[in-house]
Amino acid sequence: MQKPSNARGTRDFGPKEMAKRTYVFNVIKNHFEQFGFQAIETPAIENLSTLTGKYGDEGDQLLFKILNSGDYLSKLNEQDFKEGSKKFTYKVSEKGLRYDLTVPFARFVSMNRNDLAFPFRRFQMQPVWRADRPQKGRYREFYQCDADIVGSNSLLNEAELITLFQSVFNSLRLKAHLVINSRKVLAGVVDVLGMSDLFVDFAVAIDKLDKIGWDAVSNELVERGFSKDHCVILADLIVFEGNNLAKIDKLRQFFNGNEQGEAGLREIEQVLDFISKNGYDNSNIIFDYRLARGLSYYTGLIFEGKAKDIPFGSIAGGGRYDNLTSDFGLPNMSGVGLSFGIERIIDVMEALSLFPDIPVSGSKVLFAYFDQEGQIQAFQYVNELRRLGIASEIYPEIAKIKKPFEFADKKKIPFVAVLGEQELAENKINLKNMRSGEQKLLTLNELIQSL
RNA sequence: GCGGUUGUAGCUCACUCGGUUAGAGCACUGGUUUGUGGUACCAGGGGUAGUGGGUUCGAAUCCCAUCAUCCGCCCCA
Repeated sequence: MQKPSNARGTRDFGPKEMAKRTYVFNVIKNHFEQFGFQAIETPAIENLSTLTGKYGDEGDQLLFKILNSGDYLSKLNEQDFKEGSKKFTYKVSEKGLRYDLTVPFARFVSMNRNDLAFPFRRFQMQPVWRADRPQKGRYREFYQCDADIVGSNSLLNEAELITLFQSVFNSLRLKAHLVINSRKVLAGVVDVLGMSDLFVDFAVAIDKLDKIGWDAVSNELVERGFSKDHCVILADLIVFEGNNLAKIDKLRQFFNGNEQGEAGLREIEQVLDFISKNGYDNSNIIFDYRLARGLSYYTGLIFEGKAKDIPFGSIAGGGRYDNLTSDFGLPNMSGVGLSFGIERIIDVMEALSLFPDIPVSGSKVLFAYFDQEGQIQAFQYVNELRRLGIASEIYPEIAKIKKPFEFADKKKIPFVAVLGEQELAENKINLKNMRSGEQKLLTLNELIQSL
């Protein structure tokens, strides 16, 4: 016998956890649908060629690869072996588990381009897998919930996703704010400094601002090729605090006509303008030109949602990408997406006790009896109730009456219906309210009424 | 990939300096109660101390390795 355990970084979800997870999933799903997004699913397994090269070298390392079936060594020779595990891997593995939902979606759009109505709004809630080292809030198998709108450049889509963010977190009663920025603003900043070549380095470093502070970030910038003078100029921007409009003004002066930067600011302004009419309190939408975001495929607006009352990393993220599908032979397909970090949302809601009371068992009543006669009668009754839409179950064994009571108590089933000699003789049912302890002798019809 | 933490019953944990039969709470099983759960009382089952090696008369305890875990870094959402 072996000691049972989960594979590293994976979790089981018991009925209690599932009740909470399903609750959050359903809320998000309802909002997706309300906004006109359509569900799709894609396979867990993709061709490795679809996945590799999309997430950078680091990402390729974190892909779970599936060993080819059959005698996967038969076509290999010693030379292949000597080339090292990196190349060797791709000779014995042609499939892998998806790493996110965006790349499979891009493949999907490219393959179905002629059948989809553009602009296409899709949502997808499925697990993804990463061979990462697990830590707090970080798993090897976890769900992503993505909503994307592709085939439209309109900034109204950005405004729609921000509104979606508002409505989802309103429903969950989770206080969150959404930080927005534009890649073009960031590009404008490095452009003004004359350092456009180091855009990616700039983004990677500035992204850590929250975590490690400006001093450490400026050190990193210098390490990555920026001068101390650059940092002095940047420091002026970094320390500036103000509302959205003040920040836009500040940057406008800084850009002094720089084209990219200006374009970014106009995007921000227009989106803020749109959402001011969406009927939500938008004081939690914050323009922050210090927001970067790791993913390299974003080209326009970027978002990042965070919980207000608790530091927990980001609970939503997304942005505009201009070339989603060009890797799959469909150029110029622009889209914008928002991903809800559902695992973290659940963790945050748990930590803040935001879950409403969710019944673990759906059953309203459990039938109990003493002998075979009662068992048969109970089986009849329970199915009658089910036909009427009353979720109910029957204790399957003839046992001490204590057993079904303990069972109902454990499962928090609110009523137990007892069928004993007396009840059967009178054609009645003894219904016990497990919470109050109250017990009544009822006919089947009376029982149905009282449930 | 790097650094650290922890690993004892199903779960949460205790066991003084290395010393006899490794304990507790919760959970589980049975009973007090053969027509009643959630409270109480009584009794009971359950352990290769992660795994492998070493030191020692003697190891849960010390050392080494290995696996797992959690935390941090890199990275990522």
